Amino acid sequence: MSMIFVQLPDGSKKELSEGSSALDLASGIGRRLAEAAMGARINGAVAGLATTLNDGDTVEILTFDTREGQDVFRHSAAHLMASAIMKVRPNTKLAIGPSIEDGFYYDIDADPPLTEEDFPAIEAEMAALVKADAPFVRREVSKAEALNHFRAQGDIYKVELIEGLEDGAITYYDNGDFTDLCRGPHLPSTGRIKAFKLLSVAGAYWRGDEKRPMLQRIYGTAFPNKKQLDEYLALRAEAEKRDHRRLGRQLDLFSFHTAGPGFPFFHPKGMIVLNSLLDFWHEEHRKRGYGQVRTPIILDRGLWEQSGHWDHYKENMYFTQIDERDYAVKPMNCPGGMLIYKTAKRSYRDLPMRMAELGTVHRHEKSGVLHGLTRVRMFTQDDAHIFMTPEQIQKEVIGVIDFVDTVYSLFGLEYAVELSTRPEKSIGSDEMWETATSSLKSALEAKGMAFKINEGDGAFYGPKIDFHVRDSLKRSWQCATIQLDFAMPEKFDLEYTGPDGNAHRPVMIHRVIYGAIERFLGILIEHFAGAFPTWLAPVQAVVIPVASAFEDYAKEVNGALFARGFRVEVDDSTETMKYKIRNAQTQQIPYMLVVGERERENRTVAVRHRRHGDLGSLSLDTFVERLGEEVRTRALDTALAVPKAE
RNA sequence: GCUGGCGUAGCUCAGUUGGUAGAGCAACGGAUUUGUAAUCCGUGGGUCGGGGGUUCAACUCCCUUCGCCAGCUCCA
Repeated sequence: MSMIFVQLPDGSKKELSEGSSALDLASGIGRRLAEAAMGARINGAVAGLATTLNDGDTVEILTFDTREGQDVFRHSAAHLMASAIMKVRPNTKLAIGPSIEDGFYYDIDADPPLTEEDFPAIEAEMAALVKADAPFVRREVSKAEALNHFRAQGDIYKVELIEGLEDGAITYYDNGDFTDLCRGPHLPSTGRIKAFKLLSVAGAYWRGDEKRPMLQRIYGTAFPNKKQLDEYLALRAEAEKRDHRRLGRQLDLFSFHTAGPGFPFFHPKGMIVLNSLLDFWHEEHRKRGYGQVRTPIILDRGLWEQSGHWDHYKENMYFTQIDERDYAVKPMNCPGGMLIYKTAKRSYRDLPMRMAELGTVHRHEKSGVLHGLTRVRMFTQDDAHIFMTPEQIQKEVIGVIDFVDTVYSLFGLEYAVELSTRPEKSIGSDEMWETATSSLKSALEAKGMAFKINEGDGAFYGPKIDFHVRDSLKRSWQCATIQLDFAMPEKFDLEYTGPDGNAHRPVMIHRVIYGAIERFLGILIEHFAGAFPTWLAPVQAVVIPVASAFEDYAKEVNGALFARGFRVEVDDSTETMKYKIRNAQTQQIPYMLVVGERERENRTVAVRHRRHGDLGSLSLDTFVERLGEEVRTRALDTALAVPKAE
């Protein structure tokens, strides 16, 4: 008597009747069962089965609603694509083809290289394979057999992969006449991949190693039905529209010029946003007991040798020579902070000593990595160095974590946390690293914060906690970082006098909250799709007279708002009111104040909000008061009453 | 830096097999004086990223260089 269980997505198990082959389960029973158990139709595929099952096995039914289910689905789609590529280009060598968030890719070595022009042919072949509905069949092979097979095909990549595998643990998945080395699991058959699209092709190093050959990576995505695929594609198109590089031009915030690749130029409107961010930053630092310092951009070579940057960071630094003396342009602010610390004899009573610095740094990034404001060669870090006793570490780290959370919450930004440990190129002893790493870890645990460990990704002088925020195209960017450093105080021989009257070595934290203000601005532009909260908006309100006869009153309204410190403009161009409104909308100006006969009579303004539309008339005084409230509280939405949508 | 792609007016883009460039928006001028997302008419604007080559002739082909885009490697 066979006993096979199906584990449903809700965690419960259901026994299946005898005689169901795994394939049957997968292709038919699985979905039906799952639907019955959940009391609803599953909008998607059932995935993830092995082809041979033993008594007592549990079969997990994955739906497309789960990440695991999507992985199986997309991974099967990757096989489907590889199969189609082999039909279109029989002499292609295959490397690996995993699923990724929202899709999949396959790394291939095609000669001549595939281009997007080949996509239609490949997609047509894929469609034919979907129609054929060939099952994915798992089978185990010996290492020798696998090696022979792929050597015969001349696929050096698969051969290398197999060489790294243990004999006895090698499985193939057959699908029609296509066979691929794979751990699985897969969909029962190709017929389920109803909707797919190849998206792009780009280069990728074999095994992620820049010293190895570059392969072609074909990106694609797949969904259980066309509707979901179309929705996804529409979302992508929408995301592209909020690309900060595009909005930066449209909103006249910043520009780039060939005269300085990677060096951003901020326009007046961009500076308003930036300065508003910094006003907030200053307030918060004052509250949290930080002092502020400023240190030079270029400093003597000897200092960089002492700090270790000369040995560990030289390839990213700019240099200059003045009066036959070597200088480096600072890529980080810490050495300057060290020198300030050393200007006096410090006591334990002075600690923790928190010194913030809006430090402009230059880093010679490789040309291919530049990306709008999010990856530049000159940027300003909202840096701070906290000097403290070892006993103060936890409290200070927690303080910074809270700080980051407060700031990000204000913008409604979600973030992911990572703990990065000791890299290969590093300074300091094993114990230092051990203590520093566990201090950061325990602070995160004390905060009950979920985090991922990123082995070997720390700074050369210490481990760090990184906060990652995503851009509109789901690319993740590191913003805030908290780095614990025992090494730099050692190198600079920092000391403080303890209660015992003896000299002790302080520990330091390097931290940024926004990260780089340029990058943070880039992310905010995308996060808000250009519609900054009023406190950040370059223009907070525009007064629009319905006709030139009302320009006087419009100017009066403008003057009243200006006097209260608001950023306001009058649109007195000879265009129509509709045109001016449209203009203000495209510029994402929060408030449009329409004034005509009625408003002039009653000393009111007709308020239109960029998102909520017409909010009706308000007395000028009331509007000023509410706007003030909205700006003062740095609110995300309007402080005015918004009629409820039906 | 690597692989691939792309550089045409301020912006978004057309430009057929090589025969010295067009549109919409923007700008400017004029008319219009308008009640919640584009009023109408007109004008100016480009050594087609730079340099070199092939050709009677190059925006179109080739080389080179710079920049941009996607991804990889690297990073705030």
